[in-house]
Amino acid sequence: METWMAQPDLDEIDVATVLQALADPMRLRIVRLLAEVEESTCTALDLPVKVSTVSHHVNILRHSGLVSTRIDGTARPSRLRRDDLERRFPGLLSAILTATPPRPQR
Amino acid sequence: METWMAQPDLDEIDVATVLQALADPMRLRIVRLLAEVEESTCTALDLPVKVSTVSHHVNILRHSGLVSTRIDGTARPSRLRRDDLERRFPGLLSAILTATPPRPQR
DNA sequence: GCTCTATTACGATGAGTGTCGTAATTTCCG
DNA sequence: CGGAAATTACGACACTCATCGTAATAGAGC
Repeated sequence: METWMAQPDLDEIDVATVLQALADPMRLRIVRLLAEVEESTCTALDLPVKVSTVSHHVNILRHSGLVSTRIDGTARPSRLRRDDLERRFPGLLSAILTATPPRPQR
Repeated sequence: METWMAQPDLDEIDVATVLQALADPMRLRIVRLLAEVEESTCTALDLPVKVSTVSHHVNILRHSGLVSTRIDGTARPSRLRRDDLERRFPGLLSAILTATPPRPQR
């Protein structure tokens, strides 16, 4: 049986909180990574910050409602709540994930 | 003839910068207000912070590409760049503006 | 020119938070 | 049982930034 960590229900998710979570560059990077690999743990994500920091960010992402985390032994693999987010804020997450990089000014 | 303040071109707008701009509660509130009134100056927006702070927030919103500001005498009325944003990040702004408030947990 | 108003520029300050290092906890496996 | 690995809890620190008060600037109208 699969056990999951606590997370907000669909209608508890606040768009302001989601935007605050996505505002940090490292967390936006994590979200983009999870969109590719479907599921990953904190250590498996190869990021230029310490694992304790990654864990901190993933916690914020989960509390905001962006990711859900499964309990698998000592591992805590997380995944994007794509369907949930699409139902709660239609078009929001997909717009961010498909966004084109900006043309550098000057 | 209408004069406008400097603002980023469409393809210069960065989604990360936009998300950072929208992450602040007061700025999100300003964006929601501008979505209703179509155009407003800093003083006309009735907000619980000093006008100098509102001006600061509107500057950030303009530099991020969210609003454009017209020069009209001493006044600087700003408006949401709805069409531009819709073309740059389809669905993003509308998803935020139409978002339902969260059901309070507990 | 003078005054009033709108806006911004500037410096200061206090709160928030991203990051780290370390320790503690938990689970897996030999 | 004992060690290794994954995660998190905790405290500390530096830096960002939202907010304010004040002053400076600029235009409108008398």
